[in-house]
Amino acid sequence: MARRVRRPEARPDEILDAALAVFSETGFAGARVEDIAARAGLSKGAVYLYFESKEEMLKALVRRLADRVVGAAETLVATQPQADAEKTLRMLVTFMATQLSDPKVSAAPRLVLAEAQRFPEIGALYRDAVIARGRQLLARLCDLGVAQGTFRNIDREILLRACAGPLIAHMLLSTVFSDPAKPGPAPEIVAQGLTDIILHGVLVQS
Amino acid sequence: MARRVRRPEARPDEILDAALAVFSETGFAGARVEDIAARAGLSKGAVYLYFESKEEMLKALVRRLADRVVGAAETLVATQPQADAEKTLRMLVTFMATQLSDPKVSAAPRLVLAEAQRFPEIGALYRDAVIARGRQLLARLCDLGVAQGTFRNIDREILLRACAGPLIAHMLLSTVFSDPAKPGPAPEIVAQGLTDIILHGVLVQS
Amino acid sequence: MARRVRRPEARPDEILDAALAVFSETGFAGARVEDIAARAGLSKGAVYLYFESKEEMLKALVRRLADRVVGAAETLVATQPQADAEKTLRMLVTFMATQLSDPKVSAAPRLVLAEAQRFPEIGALYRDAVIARGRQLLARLCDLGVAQGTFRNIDREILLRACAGPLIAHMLLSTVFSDPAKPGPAPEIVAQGLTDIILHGVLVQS
Amino acid sequence: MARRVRRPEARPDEILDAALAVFSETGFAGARVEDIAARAGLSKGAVYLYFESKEEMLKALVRRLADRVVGAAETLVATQPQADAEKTLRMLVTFMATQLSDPKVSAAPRLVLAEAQRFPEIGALYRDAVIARGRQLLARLCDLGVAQGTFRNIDREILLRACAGPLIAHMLLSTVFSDPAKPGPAPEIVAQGLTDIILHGVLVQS
DNA sequence: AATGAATGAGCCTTCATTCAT
DNA sequence: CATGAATGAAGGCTCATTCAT
Repeated sequence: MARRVRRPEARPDEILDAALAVFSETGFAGARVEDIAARAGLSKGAVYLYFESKEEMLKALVRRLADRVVGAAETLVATQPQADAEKTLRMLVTFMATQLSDPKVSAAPRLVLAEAQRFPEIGALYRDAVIARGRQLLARLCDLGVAQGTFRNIDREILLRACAGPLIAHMLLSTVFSDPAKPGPAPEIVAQGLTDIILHGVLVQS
Repeated sequence: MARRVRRPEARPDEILDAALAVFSETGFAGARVEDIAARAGLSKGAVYLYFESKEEMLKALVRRLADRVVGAAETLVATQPQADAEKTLRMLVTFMATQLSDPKVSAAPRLVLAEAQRFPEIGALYRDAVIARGRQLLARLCDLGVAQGTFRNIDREILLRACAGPLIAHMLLSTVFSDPAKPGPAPEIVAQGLTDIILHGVLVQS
Repeated sequence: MARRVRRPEARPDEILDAALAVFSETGFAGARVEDIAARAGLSKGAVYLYFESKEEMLKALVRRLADRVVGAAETLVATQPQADAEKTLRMLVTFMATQLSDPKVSAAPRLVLAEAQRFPEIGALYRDAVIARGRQLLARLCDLGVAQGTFRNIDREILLRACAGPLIAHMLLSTVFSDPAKPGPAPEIVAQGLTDIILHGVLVQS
Repeated sequence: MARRVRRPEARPDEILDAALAVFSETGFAGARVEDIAARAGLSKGAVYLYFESKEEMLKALVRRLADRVVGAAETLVATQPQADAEKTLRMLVTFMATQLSDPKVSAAPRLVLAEAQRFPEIGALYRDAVIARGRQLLARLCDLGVAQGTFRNIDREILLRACAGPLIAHMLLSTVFSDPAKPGPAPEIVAQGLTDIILHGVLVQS
């Protein structure tokens, strides 16, 4: 309808949306620029007016992605009214588990997981722009919990693994390793169970 | 000229070793069969005497991998003399964390992570041959712990995420997302801290 | 540098011309797409903008050929002013003998002869698009001759063999089985002699 | 049973039999030495103990073939008791039509037709060893007929085309251009009709 | 800004031929 | 004689990128 309106400013983003979709389906190497262009409603050549190369698109994609998920998590924590570390952690994990259960949201992190090996630059970018911030977020949360006397003072590297790991595992089990025959548990159930373990452990409280 | 030696029995395994190395470096799509052949000490054509195609090599690689890590873990658990669920879980996580800290060992699972999207068959294979067995292993361990009165009766899907996730996270942080400037914590420290959290949680025991 | 000229409409035909030339020289299997492209003044890759594969080019070639020779023969017969079966047959055979004496014209049918075994689709195509029409043409001519009382009512399958066969034999003897030392008889002589035999037989009229 | 007996003298012929079969199915270029070897009951390498190359096998095949069909035709004519040119020609054409209707017999000439373009040596060989003899045979027959006053004195080049052509056409129509749905006329019918035309022409005798 | 024809490098795969046994 | 593992050259096809329009 209103498609006749030119909005070249939006083009790069449209292309990146298309790229993410295509990369997710076929991987970076298997993705054809022509397919990305087609999905973005452009010709193959036009893509090169906005991006130098296919690899540059991947990097731009990762750069753009950086703000999204962690940004949302940071906002969530920051806007938490009462500063209760336990509640906040529970909320954070639940939020992330729910988000990552959505294949559309998880497409970007999955892409990073898949391509970081091959493109160290991607790995470094993600490490600095996403992982470092996640580590910070958890560190502050931990500080708070410790100050409140509810959290043990856990090594931040380990805390990061303990909190992010189950979420990654859930994401992978929900997508690439999912069995179409038996769908996995609902995100809320997972989030609940996961926070229980992270907070209380698997042992019966003695 | 020292070529033309005949040791056909060992060839497939030699080729797969070379393939794993090359795939890990460049990814499946970026790997050249010629490089794999060279690394295995063969000519390009000879590879095709043992494998139908490059993709077939990838599948064979994943099949072979299946037995290795999980097999070792299963053996570890099975040969545990006294059946103490807590100790066994601690030992299992420690073993896995140590194993996955070795880039040579983790090369194969990382490859699977990278290629499972693009080759659903790989994902399915790994799910059935590795993940399902890991789930079984944990389920039995959980049964034991529950019977002994030390474990809470946790949903197995969640237990799987809670135990495997941190290990995956550790593997990723040690390799693709590692910062050459600051090396991560030693595997034993990680294993210790991780099991503490998995067993006791991050909360101060009330 | 004079490349990059655009005349896409003519391209498929140019490529097919080049393909016919190269196929004729080296056979289908021996022909390199790169050579065809070079002869058509294109790069290897450009050929694939117009044809899916080398085999597809061969099929397109045969399809295109279909209309040419038989079409000309049909036109010749159709535009024959007075409908005299004997004269028309004589003219038809003479026309075909002359045409098939030209290596450029005979290149296509020779290609079909050479490749029909290996590509049954080619054989079927030629049978339906060329041979069937030739059979029709002769059948109508025979009908006319019979109606005029000058032709015996001959089985059309046999008539086809009796008329087309000598032309094929002539084509083969003029090309693949030709002796460079002693060139064969001129097409007009052959056409004359051939029609004499087809019309009157080798026997002295009793 | 008696297969244990070694008969290396027979090997070349066995290989050529296998080669003819494989060449007929896939053409020379499409034939794999390994397939020929397998059909001959040998290993790939063993074939090279008997033939220098694949092309050499093709040439040997054509050389061997040369004697077969024409040899039989020559014998047929030579052993004809009463020297009646008309009867002999009729018998000759009938014999050839019947022979060439058998796909096994026609496999070799069809192979020559298909490959002569690509291998001029094959064309030359066939021309000298087969076609020349056929021309001779017909020439002598024609001489006889003329001497007996029954044959017109026809140019031998044209006679060759008039006699051999319909047989070739019949062979092609029976094999590569055959329609599986409607089988062609029986060889005897064809032979009869063909000789009628060759002898008497298509015209009603005036 | 956009197009899409064209390029050309690159790689998987096949297979005739060789050779150590 | 025979084997079959190994070689290596060759070619079809793809696709990121360029460029004339």
